[in-house]
Amino acid sequence: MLKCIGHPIRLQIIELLDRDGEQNVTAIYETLAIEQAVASQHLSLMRDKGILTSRREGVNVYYSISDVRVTRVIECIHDHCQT
Amino acid sequence: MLKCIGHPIRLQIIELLDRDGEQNVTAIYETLAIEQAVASQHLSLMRDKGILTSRREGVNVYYSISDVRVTRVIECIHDHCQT
DNA sequence: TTGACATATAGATATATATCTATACATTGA
DNA sequence: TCAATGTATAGATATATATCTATATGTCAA
Repeated sequence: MLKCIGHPIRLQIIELLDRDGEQNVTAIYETLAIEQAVASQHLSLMRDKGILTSRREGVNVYYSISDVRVTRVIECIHDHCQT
Repeated sequence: MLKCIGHPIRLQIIELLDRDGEQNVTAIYETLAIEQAVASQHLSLMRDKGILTSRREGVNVYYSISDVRVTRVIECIHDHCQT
């Protein structure tokens, strides 16, 4: 879990999902200005680890945080660890 | 910072230092049953990142956590993220 | 000043992880 | 059924990170 958070792109994805709630893949890779394939790979990696869940709605796949621990750690970082 | 925590050996080192306070290199590598060189490398890496500080006392070098954020994240994990 | 002990580092190699390009797959609407 | 759109994956390559072995460095006491 901490390994997931420890990667800059994955952290950005997690923060985005934590802040704005579930997002589809296009929204994620456009917001973060990364390649579609890169986004997709990190997303499925995190889904495989149980960090995220996905839900398909038609042609879109929406990802969201499924591991409460992640949310808590992120919130903790926001609360106590701002430079 | 999160990248440091995201490595199993480094996490163990941090937890050890958080729990038992400053330790010298020998204590660390013996407690964790790892090679001296491995311990030394991770320790100096974390010192370079500002996560740890070291203090030499004669022949021994004692390491401790210098970044409060690390302590806070670890405590947060202990408080909220136990399986 | 030499030997014993503690720690650090160099250099080689191994392993893991990330990224890129291209293409495949899935879904929907015309 | 086909084209358009969104998403996933394969395979090759690049890059980063970790580990190992050996050796260097630092400190002290005899």
